[in-house]
Amino acid sequence: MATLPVDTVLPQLLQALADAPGVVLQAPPGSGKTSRVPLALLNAPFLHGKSIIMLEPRRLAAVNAASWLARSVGEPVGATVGYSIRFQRQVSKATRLEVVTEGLLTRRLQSDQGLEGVGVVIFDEFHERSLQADTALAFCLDVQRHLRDDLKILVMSATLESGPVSHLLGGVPVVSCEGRSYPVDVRYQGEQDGDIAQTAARGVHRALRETAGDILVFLPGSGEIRRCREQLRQSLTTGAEQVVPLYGDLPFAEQERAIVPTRQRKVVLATAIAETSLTIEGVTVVIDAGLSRRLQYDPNTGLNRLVTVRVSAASAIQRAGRAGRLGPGVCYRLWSEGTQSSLVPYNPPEIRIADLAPLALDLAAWGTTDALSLPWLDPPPTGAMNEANELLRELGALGEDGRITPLGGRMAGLPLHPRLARLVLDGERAGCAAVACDLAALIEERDIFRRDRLTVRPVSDCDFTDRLEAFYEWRNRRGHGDAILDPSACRAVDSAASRLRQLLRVPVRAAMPEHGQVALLLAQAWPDRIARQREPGSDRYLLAQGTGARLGQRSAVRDQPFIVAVEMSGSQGAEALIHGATTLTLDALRQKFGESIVRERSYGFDVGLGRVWAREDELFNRLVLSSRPVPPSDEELRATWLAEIGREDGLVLLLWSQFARQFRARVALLRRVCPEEPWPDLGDDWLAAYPEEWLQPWLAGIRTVADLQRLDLHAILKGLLPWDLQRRLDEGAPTHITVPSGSRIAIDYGGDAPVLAVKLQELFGLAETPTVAWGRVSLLLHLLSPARRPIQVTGDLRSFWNTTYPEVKKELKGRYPKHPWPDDPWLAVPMRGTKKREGR
DNA sequence: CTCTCCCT
Repeated sequence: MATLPVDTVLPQLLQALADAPGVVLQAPPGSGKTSRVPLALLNAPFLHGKSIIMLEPRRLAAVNAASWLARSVGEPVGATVGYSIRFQRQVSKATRLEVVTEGLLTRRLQSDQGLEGVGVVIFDEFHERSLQADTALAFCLDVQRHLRDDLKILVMSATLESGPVSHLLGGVPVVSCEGRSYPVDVRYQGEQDGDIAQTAARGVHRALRETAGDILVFLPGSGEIRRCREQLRQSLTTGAEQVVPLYGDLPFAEQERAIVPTRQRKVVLATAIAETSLTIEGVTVVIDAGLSRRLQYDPNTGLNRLVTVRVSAASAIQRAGRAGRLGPGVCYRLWSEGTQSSLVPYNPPEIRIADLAPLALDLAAWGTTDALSLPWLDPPPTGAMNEANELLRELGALGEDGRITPLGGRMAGLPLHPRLARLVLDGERAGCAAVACDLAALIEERDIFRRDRLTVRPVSDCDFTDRLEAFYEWRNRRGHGDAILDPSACRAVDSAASRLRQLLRVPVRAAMPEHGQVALLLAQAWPDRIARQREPGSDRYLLAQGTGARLGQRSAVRDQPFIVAVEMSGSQGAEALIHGATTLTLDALRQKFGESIVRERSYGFDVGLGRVWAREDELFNRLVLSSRPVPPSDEELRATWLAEIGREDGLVLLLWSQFARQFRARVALLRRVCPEEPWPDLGDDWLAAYPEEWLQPWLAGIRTVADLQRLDLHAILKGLLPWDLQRRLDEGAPTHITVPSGSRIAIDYGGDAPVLAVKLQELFGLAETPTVAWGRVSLLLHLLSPARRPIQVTGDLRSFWNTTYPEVKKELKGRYPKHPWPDDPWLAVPMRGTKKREGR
């Protein structure tokens, strides 16, 4: 066997692993680590005959590695070397080296915490930092610390800062070796404006001129690939080159076309799928647009968002390396050297940007309530973790104490996202397990409808019954697909569904279910996405979790009051978009979610109508299912009015009679001039600030402003004064005073000083200014003519008689001859009317 | 105006 770079470090690696609980092996692509290291370990003495598990990030890689390794020891797969991927296992009693995909190890650990009989766990391609690999590593380290101090952990990675991993494993040794690849000449194209697809097409022309060999172009997504292809179709007119697209959503047969060698010179327009997952024969030139697209979970909305970002330096290196597999290559980078130095070094680990519901369920099944108690290279972010745990509680997987429930335990046992696990178990309980399996597979696998072909879908009440129907049709005719179906996607769904049925021991295949059945299954798996239409006819919805969303144009659901928004995407700044939904009846919602539906009363003041309203709402989380007006209770009336009165200018709601105003002014006067007495504060500020102290008892049954204005405020305020103060009030601030003429005249307490407005003739014989408050306050006299015209304002009657009266008399005598104008008002008889009338 | 790539 030819020597590979990793061979030179194998002895060192074996020794290090014998001495330490783990090792980090740093080896770039082409070093041979995946093919050599596991074989070298098989006979390591420290293993004592125990077996080896090697993790691979992809199924294809796992199967390929297992068959290569089996061939190396001259055996068929499933003898000494075997593999396990989801729903597929090739092992026997003789198997000592099992290659597994990453998620499977976590699954196995859940049922066999001690990893019985396993001596080493190898993490291959750990630099990809998938959520499953990080989880598996955390669990393995937990096992090593508490159960199996003899378990060895070997982390292998191409590009990775080795320090932090080594530290996480307990300060273990790092072994490095060379890779083997040909030199790649990197040429920077410089910054370009405009459409990246167009820039890439120009790059293709340059590469065609400057190089030979097949060209691999990295673009962020299928849209850019389509546009770039269109550009090239117009500009490459000789037909000497073949341009082929390559991305994950293409049907398998079309992907093949991109991978197999051709006679013409080939230009492959690919997404990141060609970075690690697929290798294209014959490529010596790479054009890297420097962008990639990825899903990013937003814990604020609970939605994933597809974002386009600059590649990391590590990705750029990986992409360039694709040109150096056969011989020296060339890589054109469609950016500048300045930009290059500002690239982030690595892609963010998935655990930092992903939906963590699956992780949260794994942790709960592991018995961990605090994720941070496990060893992580990057701990799961708190926001996403809280969202995940909240969802698991809604799904019934976690109890209020945060611990896993029996239902959660069953969910964790299924190889599905927690929502789909719940869906399948609900289906089982409802007697439609087979439908549930089909539905789960349809949702989980790639869309069976060909995206590029589909323009209009039939209008129905559920996007998923459309899909189920199309899928069942395909299955019945053992179909080859058609204009709108992707057969490879259909096969993937069929296979996943049948494996799920096996797991649940459901023998029969399903027939087309009732719509209501599908809707209920979906509602229970997406309870947070149950949504209510904002208004009839609208495309806008409010979700039970409290956020808003709009129906996408391609959804078959239109104008329905209640839906479950199963497939949604967020986008920055804009309202979330619903891509796949189903209608839900209110009855079904009440029936299935009765425990979560609460009745809540609310009430308030309608300013326009001037009345207190109350209603009873039926609430499901943040959704109002129904609402009906009810008569406000006395308690609600009291609370509303007290709040309204307490507002700024709230007192104007009340009708203040003259009498009530005067009463408050009288009390205010005595409060001011007799501070030693307990006169209450009845000023605006106090009344508005403490309505509960004086108005509360009177508010029962008051529903409208009109009711409120019928309250006798004078009586209410008077009631605040104890009996003796009421008497003292009449004494100290009488409402009226009797003047010498015998008239009882009202005193106006509204101004700063109390005012007595009286005809001059009625005061004849009175020298002293009348007072109130037991002589402490003189009345301000507004002296009036017989026609009640103001003559003079004075606070000193005696001085008026002496000085001003003679002039007044002169002036008015002529105008009012029938009235008396004596020379000596001191002694004159006071009069209410004219001389004649008085004499009668 | 959906849609990078994976995985139990």
